[in-house]
Amino acid sequence: MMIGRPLEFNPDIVLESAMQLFWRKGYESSSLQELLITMGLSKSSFYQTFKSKHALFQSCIQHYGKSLNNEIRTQLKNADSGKTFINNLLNNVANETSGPDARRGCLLMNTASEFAQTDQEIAELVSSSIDSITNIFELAIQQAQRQEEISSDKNARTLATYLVSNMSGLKNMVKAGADRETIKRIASIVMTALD
Amino acid sequence: MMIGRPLEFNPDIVLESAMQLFWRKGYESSSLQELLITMGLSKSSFYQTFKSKHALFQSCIQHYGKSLNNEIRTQLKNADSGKTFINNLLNNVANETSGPDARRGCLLMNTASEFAQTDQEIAELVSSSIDSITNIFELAIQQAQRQEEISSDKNARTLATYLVSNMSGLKNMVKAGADRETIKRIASIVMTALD
DNA sequence: AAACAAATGGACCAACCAGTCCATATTTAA
DNA sequence: TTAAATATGGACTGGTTGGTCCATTTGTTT
Repeated sequence: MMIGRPLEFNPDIVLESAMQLFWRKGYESSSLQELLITMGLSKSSFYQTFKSKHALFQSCIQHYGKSLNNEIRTQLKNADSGKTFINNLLNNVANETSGPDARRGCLLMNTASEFAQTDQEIAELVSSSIDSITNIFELAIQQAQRQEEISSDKNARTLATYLVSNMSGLKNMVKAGADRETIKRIASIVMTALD
Repeated sequence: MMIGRPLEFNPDIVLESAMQLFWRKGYESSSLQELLITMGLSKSSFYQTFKSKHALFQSCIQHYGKSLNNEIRTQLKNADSGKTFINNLLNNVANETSGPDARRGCLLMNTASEFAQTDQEIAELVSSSIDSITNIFELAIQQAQRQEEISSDKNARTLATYLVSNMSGLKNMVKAGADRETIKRIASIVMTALD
């Protein structure tokens, strides 16, 4: 058994809420003060548990990567076919044009855009997370090729990176102010490259 | 003639250098101190001429939009065909993976990503600039359709926004660490959607 | 009861932030 | 010479930044 007073908060839950803030506002614009409020921690408890703002951010990136990975894997598992999985993923970006969580983009790509290039550790976390997402896309495409929805002549890995690039592009278009219909129209063009 | 001591600096040139800094580091991360150094101005002269950091940024966005517009228009004019123009534009992103100006992305999209959604004035500048870039892409596609490089069945405006989305996506991939070859492979897939 | 671990709040830090003000000097045209 | 416009540097503001330190309290297990 553990000795001493137990933690009053769930580290995973407060990490999740910190991640939400970083996702909405980016790293620099999320001040320590805001983090403490959204996490519901005193400054003392914060530093005791998470060491620093930068270390917390790294944990958030990893947490985001794992969550996204699980979510997408589940969606692929539940999809009727590889192609409908991809189609749904692209078209769901259209739903991010409104609502409380609108125009947040993807935390990984946001981070790459904000300062990944200037921080080696962050860059590695980001690119390895993106890599594992690409792997799932590759699996989906291979599945679609087995189902003869996509020609087996095409390189699955290349198509997968093409999809990652387009997910990033679509989410950036949303951030730039594109509406639902525009996103859906682009998504349908994206799909034609898979024929 | 003008009365009084003339300006010792060229406003366009110092605006250009400020733009370069914002392009590399974003708005928040570019401190006033850094701006003054790169622009070669004293704090007093700066505020007399540019009013505020925020006003300067707006000017930079407009300057960037105009420059990009001119550059792309010239490229389209000098291109052999609409399709080679588009192909070159996509493939040139591969050159941004190395060199002194590597991984800067596009200032308009960077701004959209950083805080366009939280600033109405900036949001309008960004989206109107993107819109005029989309117009050029549309012209290129219409030209390609006249040259029978692209089927006239396809909607030129939709293809144009598809290309904007992909330019954004490719540049984001570069920021995330993608190499030359990956970018070129994606670009070739992007082109297949135009067939 | 003793030992241990966590919670808390406040004092404090140096550095930086954008921005204002001012007095003075310099350059130009009238 | 005078008036107008710019240049300059420094003093200064109030606020924020991430981060440290500490003394005290609270809760849990042995």
